[in-house]
Amino acid sequence: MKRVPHITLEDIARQLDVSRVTVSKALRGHPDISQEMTKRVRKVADDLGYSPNIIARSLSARRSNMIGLVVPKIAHFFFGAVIESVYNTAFEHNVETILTVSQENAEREKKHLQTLVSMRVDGIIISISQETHDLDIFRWIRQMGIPLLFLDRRPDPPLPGFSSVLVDDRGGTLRAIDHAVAVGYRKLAYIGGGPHINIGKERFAGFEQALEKHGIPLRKNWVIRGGFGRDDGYNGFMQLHRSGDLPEFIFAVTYPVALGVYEAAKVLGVRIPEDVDIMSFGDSDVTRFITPSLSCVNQPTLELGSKAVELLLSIIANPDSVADQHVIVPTDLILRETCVRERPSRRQEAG
Amino acid sequence: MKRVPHITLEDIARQLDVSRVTVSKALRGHPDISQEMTKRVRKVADDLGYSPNIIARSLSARRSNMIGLVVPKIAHFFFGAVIESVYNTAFEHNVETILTVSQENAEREKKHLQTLVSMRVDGIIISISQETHDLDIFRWIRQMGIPLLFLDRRPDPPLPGFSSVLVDDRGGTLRAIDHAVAVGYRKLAYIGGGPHINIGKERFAGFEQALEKHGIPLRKNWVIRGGFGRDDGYNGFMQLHRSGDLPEFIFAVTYPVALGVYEAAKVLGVRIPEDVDIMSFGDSDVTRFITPSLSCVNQPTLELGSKAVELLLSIIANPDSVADQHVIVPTDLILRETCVRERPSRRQEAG
DNA sequence: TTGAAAGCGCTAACAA
DNA sequence: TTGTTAGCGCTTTCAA
Repeated sequence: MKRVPHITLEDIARQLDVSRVTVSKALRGHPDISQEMTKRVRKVADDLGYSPNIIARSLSARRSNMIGLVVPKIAHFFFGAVIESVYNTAFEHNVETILTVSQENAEREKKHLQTLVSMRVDGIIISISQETHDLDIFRWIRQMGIPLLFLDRRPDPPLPGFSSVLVDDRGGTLRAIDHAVAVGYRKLAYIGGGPHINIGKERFAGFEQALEKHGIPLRKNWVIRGGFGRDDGYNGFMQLHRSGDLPEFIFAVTYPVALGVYEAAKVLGVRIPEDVDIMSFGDSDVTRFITPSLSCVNQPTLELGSKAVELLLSIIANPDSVADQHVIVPTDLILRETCVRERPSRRQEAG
Repeated sequence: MKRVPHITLEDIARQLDVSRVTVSKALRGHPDISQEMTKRVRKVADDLGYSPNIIARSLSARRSNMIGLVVPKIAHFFFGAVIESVYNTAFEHNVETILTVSQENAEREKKHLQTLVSMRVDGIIISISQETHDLDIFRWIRQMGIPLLFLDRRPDPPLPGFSSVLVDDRGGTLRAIDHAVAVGYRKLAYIGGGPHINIGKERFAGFEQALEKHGIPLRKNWVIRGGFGRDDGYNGFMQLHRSGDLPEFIFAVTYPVALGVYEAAKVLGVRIPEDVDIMSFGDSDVTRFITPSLSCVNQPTLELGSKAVELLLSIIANPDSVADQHVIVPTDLILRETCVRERPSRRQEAG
């Protein structure tokens, strides 16, 4: 493969006998340059197969037109959809998205953040890993003057100096439990991750609040605080089952947790929804196709991604806006074959 | 937010009263510099919170340590897994991956490729969109001297001058059909995308080859060539059903196509696997959880990603290697609740 | 073992 | 309307 040196502004300029600056301006449609000249420059650029070197442009302009995106996972319905939305929105604004994946690993997350800073992205959107505890890196980034905002997952308690775009975790859970109670359940369990991250804290808070509202006492052994993955659901249900005292209904903090519950239930011969009913926070394509299809709290991924990009770009454009902004996006309830009134067999027995 | 100018080599150099070059070398662990000095430089860099500007580095070094990745979709099990593997492998090699998503749109794909060239990535890995017909962009990229390789999906006929990492589409399909025949089926249908892309052509070729091998004539109205998505499966099955002549078994070119078939079957009251049995090319998490769980040809995503990155890096390191390389990764059969011997109810009737 | 000089390709400020 | 000058922050010779 012959290594043809790339065409540069210089090459185009020489061919037209003008200066690089003229070419640079013409190519960017700068009003300084005449229609006539602009057209000629564009023509030559095309003919030569010119491709602007955005590395050089970034260095010179001190602005990369790139934003960084850090997510914990990629092969996950929610994050897949959010990433897509971020990409699409950024694309519309002529901004490139640099995606990095932490794999729920705090060390790796930190490394990625350093890389993004090194790449001089104009801003960063992050959904932190389950394990992120050390927050110094965020302070360092703030000190570097790079806008960063949290999307969906952020440290709890929140870090001052950072905006965020969040899901209404508490309200969504509250509505789900309201529904479960309306269906007739009184023995409610919760399986989900810890409180050092907002989604763990808020979703559980919604659960607690709902119980209180309905005058249902919280049973400690029906609250399993693990992580947010399938294993956690599986193990959580096993633990619930071992205790010999199964609840009527389980709220799973994420859909992978719910899938883990399905798996464990199958292994144990416990029927869903007849023996134990279930809902989850978070939709996916699996939940639609599984039997019984899973009712859940749906997070508006499209809106999350676009809001995040737009907020970030506005902060980039105006870095001196004083106050942190916190956008909270509402959820909706998707009812499928679990947790529905219309299958009241056991409910009648239970009274 | 105060805009603190980033720390540069110059700042570190001044503080130590040495030159930028010394600092640059020390930071990169260049053997020119003494242990002692290296240590001192590193210390100051740390204290100052130095973050190397890789934009500047790339410009100067004429090498970005970035590779571009172009995929048609991201919220798709196969691509999600492949992306993850590419990222992980690149990460191990200290290479950053720039992901772009074409959304199965040829225009967008072209734009992304131009952007990647503009970013001066060291190489590109691409899985082309269903609609990619104009191949000039690839020739242009080759002319620019940027190594590009096709992963899983490539134009058919193949473009000379490009290496590829592919799945054994033909062999995998062949084995699947062998299995279906062994289970007892003779009335076999195929639903899948067109032949201008290798996965469409090769998988169908495997289907044809299998039929021929078993002396089963190919029935034109049992071959539906549409696209690769859920809609195509849905519509395909509807079409099959309308013809009033249902096959015993359907081979779906991808798992979304299979899901579409499930949906259509449900709508029509056709039972899977009792009335029509099915397998697909490509696994996913949905196929495991759906009822009945779907038997399929599994593509080794991990291996695909890592092989692709490694091959690309080797081409980058040695751009003058003459011959195109084509790695073909084998598949395996995953048997679940569809297309199994152990549910022979209808088979016995059918003789 | 260290440093001076030159340049990567581009843009912004200021002249002409 | 076009061009000149001066970098952006870094690396790569090559000389000291």
